[in-house]
Amino acid sequence: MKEQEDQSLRGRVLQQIRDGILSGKYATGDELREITVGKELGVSRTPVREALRQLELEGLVEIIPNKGARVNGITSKDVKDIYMIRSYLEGLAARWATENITEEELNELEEIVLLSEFNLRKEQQDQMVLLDGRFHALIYKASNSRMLDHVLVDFHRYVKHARASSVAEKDRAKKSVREHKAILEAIRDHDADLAEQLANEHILRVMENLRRQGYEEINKDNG
Amino acid sequence: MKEQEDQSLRGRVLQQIRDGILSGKYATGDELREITVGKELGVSRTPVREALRQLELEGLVEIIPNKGARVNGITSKDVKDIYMIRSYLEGLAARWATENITEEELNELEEIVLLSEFNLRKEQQDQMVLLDGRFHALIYKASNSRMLDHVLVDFHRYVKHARASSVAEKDRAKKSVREHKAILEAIRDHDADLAEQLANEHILRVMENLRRQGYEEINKDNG
DNA sequence: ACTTGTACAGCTGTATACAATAGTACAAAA
DNA sequence: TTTTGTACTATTGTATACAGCTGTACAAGT
Repeated sequence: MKEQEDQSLRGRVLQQIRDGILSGKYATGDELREITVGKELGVSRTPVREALRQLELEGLVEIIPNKGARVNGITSKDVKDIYMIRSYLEGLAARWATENITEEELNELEEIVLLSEFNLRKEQQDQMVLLDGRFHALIYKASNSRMLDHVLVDFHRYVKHARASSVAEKDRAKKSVREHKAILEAIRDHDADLAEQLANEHILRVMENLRRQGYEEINKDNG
Repeated sequence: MKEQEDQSLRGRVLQQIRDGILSGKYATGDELREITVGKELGVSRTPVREALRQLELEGLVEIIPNKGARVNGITSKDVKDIYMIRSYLEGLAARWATENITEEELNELEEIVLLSEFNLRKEQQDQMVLLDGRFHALIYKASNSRMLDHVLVDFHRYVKHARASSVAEKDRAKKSVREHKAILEAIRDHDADLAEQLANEHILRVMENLRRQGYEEINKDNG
């Protein structure tokens, strides 16, 4: 799916509008005209319409029939809720990953953690964000559940901006890698209960860190 | 959103295709041609395209660029996974509902439980399905979390067919109402821990019941 | 027989045309 | 002044036209 979002025109339009909303370029309450947005992106109404309809399903815009699309951005409460929901579901994902992970996936997970530790020293923050994303995405995949993967990927996308600011903090990044390592070890030891608990706590800690640094700022336009 | 699905042409098309997939009319692997589907429903390509793009986001179809839309039905494993995911999230929903429910919502919840007990005696099974749906939907809403509500409503829709067969079983329906009542009481008593635990167990029991009666049959076309 | 090239048919991707609807400005009447 | 009716404009809803891609059938060459 992600791949298609990159190559097709509609996919690019979807991503750009979504990013526009998540980054605050389009603020909550803004009305998105099909023609206007189309001109902005250099395309006609059709791809824009399709993208807006998809964003409606995601909840990022509200479509009022015969009227238009209204931006329904993400508030700071939404972000907080998502982290809490994720703390539950990442626990389940870690549990299922423990039960279903393949040798190959386990190796990849180890590689990611190693790379993270390496980058930690070099303070490559953008790399850290990427590796953090890959770690979680791989656990979702290893859970071997389309449904769980689907919902977690969606949520992950929503909090993309919040996430970037969290990992950027060096102190938090260090702890985060340590937590990832512990989760990895629990998975490798086939200790599903522990993996679930660790993953659960990991997200709660990220959330706590976000709260401390005041995630309101990130979404000041929407919240 | 639901309202708009009913009134707009695109919304109706979306619902019809989705129902077609969930009911097994369109089986996994089927290719949905825009023109063909359009003719079936008496509309042009445009609304069909928009609906298919939305279903892609839901994961019910896979869109292969320049090729078409392939049905990606729900397997029995998906249903099982959804119930497990829901058991986690309904617990959270009940917890948050306990903390945020309004007097009005509490009254409505009580009314639903009362009606359920009444219908139980009259053995009105379709009414029971409706009331069960309303009970859960109301808890989602009372949780006062857009995000949680959104994801749970989506999942609920996915397992619609499995749900109908579960509540249809009289014995299970009786127990289900009893469990709903217990959850309601925990919410009324502001006992969030208990509400969470009860809601969690409630879904697990529904799942267990589904397993016993062999939910494979319901999705024989897809699983 | 097998491979390769080519034309064709069918479908999607995108743009645009036309219809329907909703909001607005403004004038006429009370 | 307020209300109401009306015409107009802007925007969406739907259909369709056209371009581009993909897979296939079939023939030509090896």
